[in-house]
Amino acid sequence: MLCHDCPLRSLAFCSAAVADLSREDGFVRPRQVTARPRQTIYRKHQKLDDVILIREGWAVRFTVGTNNRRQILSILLPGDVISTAAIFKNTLSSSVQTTTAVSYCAFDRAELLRFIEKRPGSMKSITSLCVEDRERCDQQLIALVTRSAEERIAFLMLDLCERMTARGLAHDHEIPFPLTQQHLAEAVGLTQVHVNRVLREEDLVEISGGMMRIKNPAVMKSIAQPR
Amino acid sequence: MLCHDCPLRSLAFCSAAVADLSREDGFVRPRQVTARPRQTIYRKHQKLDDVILIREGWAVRFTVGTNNRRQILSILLPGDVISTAAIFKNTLSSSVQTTTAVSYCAFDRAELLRFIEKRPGSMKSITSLCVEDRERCDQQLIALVTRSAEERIAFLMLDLCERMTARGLAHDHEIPFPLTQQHLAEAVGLTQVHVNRVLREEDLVEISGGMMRIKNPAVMKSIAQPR
DNA sequence: CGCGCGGTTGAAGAACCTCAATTCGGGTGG
DNA sequence: CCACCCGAATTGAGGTTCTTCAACCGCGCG
Repeated sequence: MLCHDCPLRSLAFCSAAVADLSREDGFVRPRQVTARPRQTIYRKHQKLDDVILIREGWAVRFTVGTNNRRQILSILLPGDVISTAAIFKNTLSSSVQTTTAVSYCAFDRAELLRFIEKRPGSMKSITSLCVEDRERCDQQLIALVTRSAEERIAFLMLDLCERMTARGLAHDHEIPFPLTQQHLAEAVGLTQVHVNRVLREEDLVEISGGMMRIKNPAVMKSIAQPR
Repeated sequence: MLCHDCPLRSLAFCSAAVADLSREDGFVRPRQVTARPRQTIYRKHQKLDDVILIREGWAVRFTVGTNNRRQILSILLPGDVISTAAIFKNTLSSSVQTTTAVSYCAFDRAELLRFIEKRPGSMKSITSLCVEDRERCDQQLIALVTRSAEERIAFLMLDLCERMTARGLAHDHEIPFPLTQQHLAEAVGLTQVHVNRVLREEDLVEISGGMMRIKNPAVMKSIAQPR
């Protein structure tokens, strides 16, 4: 698939990297790669000369500490760059593992940066992307550090739902959902057992057949309350 | 005080913003401001046309959630930009309060960005600064979400000590220390009471007379273990 | 059919919180 | 110089939240 056919081309990163395709003044053509489910596609400290964008499928960015505990830092959906820091830096500080089968685009970083530097508008898009990502990280820290199990889980579910919806991949608070309870636990910093109990006791969400549905969006928002 | 006298001028942000002062091709001259101790100098959502750099004293960047709980997102030391996101964006997503008396520099953002865009080297310095900040945020999240009270506190203390030392403001694992146990608690996501108990029971650190000393740096590092 | 992964449930314990009372230290007014 | 005062630190008791360990269930797949 080429960029001008790609459903993601209006998203922040692509629109910056690809510029105006109707003109011929060049754009950064990515390599296209696919990966199987549950495959570790990049490892912490790995050198990486490309900027990676998820095109289809889900993946997680994570680290595993000396206590052998894994923390999922972000859940990567179609349209996400696996690490905004990696746009400017050639080594990863976290690992990436696919959840489902994934296809992704690899943009040559040097070429991309050259392309962007010439275009103030593109640079602005990219810095905005980085700023949003930075602020999301603060929000996530606040949610995971100051809030209860129920609130953390609500925060995560709502975030996933909103991001999928924004990309046109879901409607009516129902999204495809390939994550296990273990994934959820590692994302919100709890044990799988406790995640299970909370999901069961508070009846906020229905997970079945590879789909997740938020039962009462209004209640959900009031529990997750971002601000 | 002018930039060419400033002890901070070799730090990442200043060296990028101020460029080579021996030449006369201009640099961004900051306004100089001072604030009293325990003063809230910026509030969340406030519009802000300057990029702020702490020159002297300590401050904290924080938010207070709907549960009325305050989370300190970063402890700002001399040489720190209060928010790297605010280099590119004109509204703050967190508040800033001084701890001690503080003097800081305010660089006009528009002027700064114009200056930087002309200089690839400066832009590189600034993006590096943002990348480091982004990765620090991930590290902080991991520390606060996956680790015990003792480990979180060790992580914070060691981080402060290393940052102060890197700026030439401390030696021998002993630093000026204006924070209360309440500050520590809000930074690591615990209660003041629990921070007190941990400080007392594990005897890692000596705090007295406005100074903090790490008793056994090797042990401290093994507890805080960054990776 | 059996195997294995993911989900479910129970019981006991560890880590941390809440509330509340007391002490400490350093600054201030008499 | 001393008595007082106030914010910060300290300590205790009891409760809540989450973890740990362990067993079991259910379902899809070879």
